[in-house]
Amino acid sequence: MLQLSFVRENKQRVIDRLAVKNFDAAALVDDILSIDKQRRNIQKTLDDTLSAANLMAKEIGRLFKSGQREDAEQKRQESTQLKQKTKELEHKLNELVSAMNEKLVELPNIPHESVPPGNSDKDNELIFEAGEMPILPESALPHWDLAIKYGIIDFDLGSKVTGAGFPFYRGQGARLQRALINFFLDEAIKRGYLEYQPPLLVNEDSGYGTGQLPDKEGQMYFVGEDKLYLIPTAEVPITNIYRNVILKEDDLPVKNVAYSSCFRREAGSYGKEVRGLNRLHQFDKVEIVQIAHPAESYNILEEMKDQVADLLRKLELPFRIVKLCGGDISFTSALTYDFEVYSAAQKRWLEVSSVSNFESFQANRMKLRFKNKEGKTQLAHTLNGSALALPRVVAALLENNQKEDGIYIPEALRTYTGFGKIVK
RNA sequence: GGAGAGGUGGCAGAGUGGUCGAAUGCGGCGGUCUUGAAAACCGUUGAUCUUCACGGAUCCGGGGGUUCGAAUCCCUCCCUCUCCGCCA
Repeated sequence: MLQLSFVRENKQRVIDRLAVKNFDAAALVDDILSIDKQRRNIQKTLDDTLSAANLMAKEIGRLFKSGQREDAEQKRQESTQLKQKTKELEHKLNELVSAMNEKLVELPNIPHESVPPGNSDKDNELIFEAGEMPILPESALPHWDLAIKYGIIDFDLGSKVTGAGFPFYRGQGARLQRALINFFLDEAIKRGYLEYQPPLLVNEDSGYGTGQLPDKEGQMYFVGEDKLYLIPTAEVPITNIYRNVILKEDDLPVKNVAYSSCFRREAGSYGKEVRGLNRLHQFDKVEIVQIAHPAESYNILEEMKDQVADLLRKLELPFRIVKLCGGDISFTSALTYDFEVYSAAQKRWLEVSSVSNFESFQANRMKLRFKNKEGKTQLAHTLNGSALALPRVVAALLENNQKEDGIYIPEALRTYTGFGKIVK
C-alpha cells in the first residue's frame, strides 16, 4: 500500500497518476485524508490524556510510599476518571485507524511515468521482439496432442487422480521438467542469486504481506484445518522472508531465486484459453526476487528484463516483450514487463514471465526497510519476475520444435535433459 | 498426539506490581592513547506515531483483561525447546 505520508503530501499527484490505471481515486483520497486528520486529532488528545494519567500514577506511587494515604486515595479517584476517558479515546482511535487502513489498502500502486495509458492488453506497448517464427506444416499438432503422441504428459490421468488442471508428466516429459528447473536455477545462480527452497504453504500474514490477501483470496487454495494457503507463486514466501525486517544498506540488493510448485484456483477460467498446458491449477516456476535500494530499482528492473530475455534466447524461442499499459498492469505494480513466447501450432502468444517493480508498495505493507547511510530507516523496493514459468515454455518448445522424427531439444538444455530429442 | 519448560533490545542475559524502554556483558559506532593496529579507557548505540521545535505517546512473542500504575498478575492465541509416542 501507499505510504500515508506520501498520500498526504502528494494528493493531486496520486489522483492524477492513478487515472492512468483508470482508477478514480479522488473520493477515496479525500476520505483517507479526512479520516487521517480526525485520527491525528484524537491521537493528540489521547496522548495528552495518557501523559496526564502517567504523571498521576507516578505521583500516587510517591504518595503511597511516603505514607500520605489520604492524598493518594483522592488522586486515585481522579485517576479512575481519566482512565474512563482514555478508554473512550482509544476506542475511537482504533475505529479511525482501521477505517483508514481499509481505505488505504484500496489504493493501487502509482504507475511509473513511462507506463502508457490504456484499457486492456491491446494497449500494451510492444518494446522488443526476437527470434525466428517457426514455419510448421499443416499437419503440425498442438502440444496437447503431442503430449499424447509421445506419452510425455497425461492430462486425463491428472483429472482422474486429482482434477482438471493437474497433469502428470511422464518419462521424457518429466525429465524435461526437471531439466528446465535446473537450467533456470543454474542461470540465476550464475548471476549471483541465492537459491531458496521455500515452504509451499504460507500463513495469513504472509498472504497479506505480498498483497494476495485480502482481495485475491479466491485465487488461493486454503487449508482450513490449519489456516494455511497454498502458494500461488514463490514470490509469497520469498518476499515474506523480509517481512518486518530492517536490512543494512550494504545488504542491498538482495537477490533470491526459488523453484516451487505454484497453486492457483483459477476460478472462472474455461475454454480453449485453458486447454492443455495453457493454464493449470498446479505448475512449476522459478522465481527471481530482488530487494533494492530505491535509487537502483529501475536499473535492476532492466537487468532482470535482460536476464529473462537471455533465458528465452538460450531456449531458442521466438518471444516479445510488452510494457503493460495502465489498464493491464496489476494493482501492486508500478511497472511491469510481460514476456510472451510464440507457440507455433496454436498460433498464439503465451505469457511466460512477468517482471515487475513494486517500488515500496509491498515493502510498506510488510514493513521491509533498510537503514540508510544517514542512519534513517527507509522503505526498500521489491521486484520480482518469473524466470521462468514452465508449462507455456514447454508448450512452445514442443510445438515449435516438432519434426517428423521427434521433438528437438534446444542445445542449451541438452546437458540437462540428457537427450537431444523426444521420441515415441 | 501426551507431559513439562520457556519467549525481554543486533546477540547473550538480569529484572516478578511504582523513578524500567529496561541492569550487565558481547557486538556496532565515535573518541583518547599509538607511526599504524591491537589492548585498555571514555562516550554512544532499538522501532513506530505525533510536533516547526521542545516535548509527548506506544512497543519486553500477538491479542484481550485486572490495577491509579504491568516486562512483572489473569485469560487466550502463536512460536521455540526438552522428554515420550508416531513417522518420510
